[in-house]
Amino acid sequence: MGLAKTEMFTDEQNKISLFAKAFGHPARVAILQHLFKIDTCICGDLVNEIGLAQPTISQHLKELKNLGLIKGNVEGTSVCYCIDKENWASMKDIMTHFLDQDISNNNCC
Amino acid sequence: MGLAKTEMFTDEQNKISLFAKAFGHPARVAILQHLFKIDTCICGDLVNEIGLAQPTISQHLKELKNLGLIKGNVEGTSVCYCIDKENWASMKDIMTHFLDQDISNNNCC
DNA sequence: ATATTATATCGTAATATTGCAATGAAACAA
DNA sequence: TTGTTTCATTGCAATATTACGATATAATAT
Repeated sequence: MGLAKTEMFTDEQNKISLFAKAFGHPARVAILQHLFKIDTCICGDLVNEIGLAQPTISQHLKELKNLGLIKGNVEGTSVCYCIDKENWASMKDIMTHFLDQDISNNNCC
Repeated sequence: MGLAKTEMFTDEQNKISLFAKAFGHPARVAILQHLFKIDTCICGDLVNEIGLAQPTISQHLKELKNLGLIKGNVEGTSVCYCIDKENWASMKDIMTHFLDQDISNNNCC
């Protein structure tokens, strides 16, 4: 089937998996890292930076934008992308809460 | 193609995306949360806890085990699963480093 | 030995993801 | 207007993921 039955999981579980899926491809990780690194809007040059064709990059950017992790501003013929700080922060809260779970004192394994 | 060209990305980027992919399905998120919650080995009852068929759960467990995030000990006819604390911690370091990136003072968007 | 229980594996169908050539659209330049 | 540049969209092929019935395996019980 290949279909995740979202209705059988909690909202939190579905949210976590949606964000995680966005980070589940190295190209999208690379795009986000680059956006953080240059610390400013980026107009173009992502295609040169990452070694994938322009339509492919465009598609990855669209996914990140749909999730709200980045935003794009049209600037003449080009589009400037950058991290959506607010949404990134709330995503980070959710993911950190998941990752920070800890086991105290079981020793059965 | 549907094939991630791992050779064009850094080790870190590939690692992050592999871990993220593991969290990219709500069933695996639910499995991990349950393992944390009960704070002990779990023998069975995962199939009852999550609403998926036994072969499906078994397949998800295998993926998590292959990544090293959980371990399974055979105990009679059943298998006891639990979080691999050490590997979870090092995964958490990598993911946290990625999520904690921050932009200081750009205001172009 | 035979049955039972718990889990893994195989095989396969349904669906999703990835990548890119070709093409479209929008802003600008000459 | 006619190009040029930049990015988005379409269409499609290749591959990956998900789900589960059927079956296998392995330990234990009777």
